[in-house]
Amino acid sequence: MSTETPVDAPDDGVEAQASTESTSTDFIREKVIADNASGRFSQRVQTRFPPEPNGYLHIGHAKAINLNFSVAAEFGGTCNLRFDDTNPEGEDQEYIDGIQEDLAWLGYTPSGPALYASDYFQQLYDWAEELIGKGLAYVDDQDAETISTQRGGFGKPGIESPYRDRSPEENLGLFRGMRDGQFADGEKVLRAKIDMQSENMQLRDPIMYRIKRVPHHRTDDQWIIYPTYDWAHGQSDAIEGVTHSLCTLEFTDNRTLYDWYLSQLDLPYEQPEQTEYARLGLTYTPMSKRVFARLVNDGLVDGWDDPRMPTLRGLRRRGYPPSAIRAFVNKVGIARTNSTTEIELLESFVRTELNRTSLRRMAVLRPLKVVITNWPEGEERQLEAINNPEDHSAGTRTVSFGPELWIEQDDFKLEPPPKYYRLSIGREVRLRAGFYITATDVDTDPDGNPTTVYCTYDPESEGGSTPDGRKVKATIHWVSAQHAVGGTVNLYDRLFSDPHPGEGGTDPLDSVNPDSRETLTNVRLEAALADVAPGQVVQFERLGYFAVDLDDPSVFHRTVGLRDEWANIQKRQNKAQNKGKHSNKDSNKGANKDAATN
RNA sequence: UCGCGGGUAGUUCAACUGGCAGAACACCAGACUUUGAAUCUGGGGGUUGCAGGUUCGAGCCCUGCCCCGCGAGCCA
Repeated sequence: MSTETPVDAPDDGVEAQASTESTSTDFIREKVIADNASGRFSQRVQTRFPPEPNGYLHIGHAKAINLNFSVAAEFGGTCNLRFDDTNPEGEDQEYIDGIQEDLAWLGYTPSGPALYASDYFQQLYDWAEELIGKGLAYVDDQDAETISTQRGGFGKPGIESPYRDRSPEENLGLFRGMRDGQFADGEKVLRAKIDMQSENMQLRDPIMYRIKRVPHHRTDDQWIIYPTYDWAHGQSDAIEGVTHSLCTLEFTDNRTLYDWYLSQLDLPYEQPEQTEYARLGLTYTPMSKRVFARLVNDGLVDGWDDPRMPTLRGLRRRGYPPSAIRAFVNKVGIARTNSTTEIELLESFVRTELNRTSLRRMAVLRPLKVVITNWPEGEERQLEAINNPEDHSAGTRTVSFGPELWIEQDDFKLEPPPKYYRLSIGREVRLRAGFYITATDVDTDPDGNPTTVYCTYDPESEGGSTPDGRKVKATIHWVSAQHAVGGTVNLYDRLFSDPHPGEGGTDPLDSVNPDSRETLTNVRLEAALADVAPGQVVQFERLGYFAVDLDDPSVFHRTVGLRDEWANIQKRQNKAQNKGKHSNKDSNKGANKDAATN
């Protein structure tokens, strides 16, 4: 954690992006510019990030956070964190704390202390009485099912409640009774009196208050009636002085109601304006707190901070730099089009950032023993290795070299396939930061798998080149057997195998990838990897970026692999082979797949 | 069925508001290389959902259609 903390101050982050990233704008910023030009809101810009504290933040929230904070920063405005805590069921102080931690980690600082919709409960209540007094709200005695039925359907009119025309006096008495505990949970609700014939369902006498004898994490048992989202949100915005209330597309129909409530009240404030944009969609990634909660509760992952989770905490543990997440959501942009971004774009931002900043280290994940047969008896060498070729200020380190080494099993082949140019008998490769070695012999186990490779080294090749200037095709990583340290390395694959989990009404959990984590315990790490800070991300050369676990520094999580051309070559070779061998089978399979998806 | 929103390379977005349809990521090829990484260069890719109309000129304006998403919680 220590190394991950405030790399950059939030304002720097926002401003740096605003100036270095594309200068193109979006419809929301254009709207703000237009508002400022017309003098609306007196040139004031105030946004807010309003999560409900009933779960942890995920990458989708990062888009909302970036939007709200960036817009405020770009126009000299403010942006607060407001907890939309109007429904105590599922809400918890744990999430309030967690959300604030995650927000800070991402690199944003609210303009003031955290705000809470629950702080406005009294004001909201008073305003409700005001609406009742104006004959614009009434207490309904019917149950949820009846009210739902009477609401009608798309293209069908609704039916007015028989309690709709109670007098303001009666309504006031009943509403106070609701507040004072005279009725059971669900026995009565307060409804706005709008239009049961509206083709916008939100306007068919929406619920403003429901009775819930559930203790609230902040107000405890002070209230047993709680305002609904629609009744609370716009008024909370107005109380705080929000000008631009940004939310996602599914609230589009609610905007009319948002405006209606605000226009009925005698507010001493400017009326805020709601604008909707598309939420973030990511391939292979459901974006739903409900789904994440099931993953956690069903034990499919270790918790909300499991490195496979798209939660901010998960990504942090996984080693995703907050700056990469910010750059990503910034690049995705803001539009009203429902869209799903390829997760590769996110990973590309992670690689770009980590390539620049992470120290290089050598780690052998699937070890194969190498014996240098012509190494001078009893000698040991300290070699100098560059810490980061992208950043020379990162300096160098020494790595120990001796007669017995570990290399990656993948880096030696008994029978090298076409285009493979790593080690095999008779071939010479370079050891990274070390010597050239040539394989001369190999031991195998009864199954024919190599167990020890015997090599000779060229004493003149130290530093990576020889006086005769001969070239080697491959450079491989290695670790001295005498000096290697152990550890645990977690390799991760996508948590979901379907690019669009849950598509077509299926259960997203049906496509959970059972092999999303592979834990390797028989790894050999260079000695420097015993000295790392929790949360630090290093590059294991030729393999990928790996984050030191936040709690156990001997555990590494693969953040993301390096681009791997050899893997692509192999994939293409396999494909070509299969095509040649089973062309009929394959084309049938393809046709079926197409039919299934169409 | 009704209302609202949306449709521009594989993906996400641009296109100075009617003037030669671009970028990033992805993909392919080459160069370079002590990471098959990074970096650099180049390339393939589009009937701007479809059909009409207005205009010298339409991704943008008009008409009709098609497709996708959201909306009938006392969730947010």
